[in-house]
Amino acid sequence: MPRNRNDQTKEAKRDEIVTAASSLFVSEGYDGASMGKIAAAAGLTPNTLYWYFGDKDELFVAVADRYLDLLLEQHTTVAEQPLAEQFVWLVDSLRPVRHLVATVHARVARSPRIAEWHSSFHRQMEALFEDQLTIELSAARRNAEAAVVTFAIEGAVTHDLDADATADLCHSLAQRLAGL
Amino acid sequence: MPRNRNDQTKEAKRDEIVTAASSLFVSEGYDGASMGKIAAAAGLTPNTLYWYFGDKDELFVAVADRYLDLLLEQHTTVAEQPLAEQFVWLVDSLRPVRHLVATVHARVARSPRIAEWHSSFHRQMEALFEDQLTIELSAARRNAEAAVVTFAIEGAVTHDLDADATADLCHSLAQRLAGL
DNA sequence: CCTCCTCTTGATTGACATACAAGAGATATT
DNA sequence: AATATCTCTTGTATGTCAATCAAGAGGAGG
Repeated sequence: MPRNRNDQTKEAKRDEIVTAASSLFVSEGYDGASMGKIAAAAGLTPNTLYWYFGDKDELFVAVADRYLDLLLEQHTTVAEQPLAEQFVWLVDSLRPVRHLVATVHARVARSPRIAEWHSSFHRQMEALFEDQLTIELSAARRNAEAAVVTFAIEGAVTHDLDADATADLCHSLAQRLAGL
Repeated sequence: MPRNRNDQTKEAKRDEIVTAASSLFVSEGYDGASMGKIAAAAGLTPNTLYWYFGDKDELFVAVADRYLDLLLEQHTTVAEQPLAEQFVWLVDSLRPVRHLVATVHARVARSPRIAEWHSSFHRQMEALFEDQLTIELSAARRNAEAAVVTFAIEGAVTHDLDADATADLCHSLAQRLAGL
């Protein structure tokens, strides 16, 4: 079982790269974060990145995955609050990574990897909230309501809404679900 | 008043370029539609594009503007129909240009030109529907409802929903507005 | 005939994602 | 101990792209 040259497992090194890539993707966006910059931030040459990741999209997905895991983990801390508060929390959590959200939507047509991540993301988001819907609805209706909520939240994240407008939107969404 | 070399006004030539760029942006997306391809499609060298447009984003905005004008013009033909039908119409109209929508959101942070177009787009979309809201609401509440509708429609455009799901979503949005 | 003005092109630059082949260092095998 | 093999790293290179610049070509007006 050959270990890494520097007493470091491959996974650990991958994680380091993901950390460096993460802050660059978030601050500079997908195009602004070149493989060269990411490599420099990780103390490597650009080529080395391709040992750990097949291409830029695979690295991006690794970054997105880490954020998604973090999000799902942190959601447990607010899972008991009313839906409106959970929505506000979700928007606030995602807004710092709005560049990632926009990138996913922009590249979903070009990159199969990102397309796959995208549908997985939506699946997990729906799972987060679907059992909190106490009212009985037809499956079609349920999907429509879930889509409205999901898309409205994505919109709130990627567009410029101030705190008040965000809260209004989230409460409107929750009230809507309650009033069915 | 010196005319164009080929008996063609500058505006006319710009329009030809926008036409060529338009179909390429729609079919290949922003990254896929290189200035070289666009120039070739218009029967020009890439450099010539830069005589008519300052940069790629300016050309993109010209394309987006044309679609927006078309959309606003065609909306008059459905303006008398119930809101739900207008929403369905809007989603169906925008879905073919979903790449443009995604591009706008992805580049809004990098290009001031596109950022400006983006806010103008949302302003005009809201104007389309705001006077159809017969119920009295506070300004804040009104904005929240408008945001939900706008974002839900954008989401329906950029995500894969079949015709039934689209109709369900649009009717749900309209029903909610009616039931306030 | 000369001189602007409008448009077009060729040559070039610098950044980028990515491929390839060769190296370096540690481990495993003989 | 010598060699082979695996893991990782780097140098070099390729092709593509947006954008720039300087130089032309053609018509209009003086």
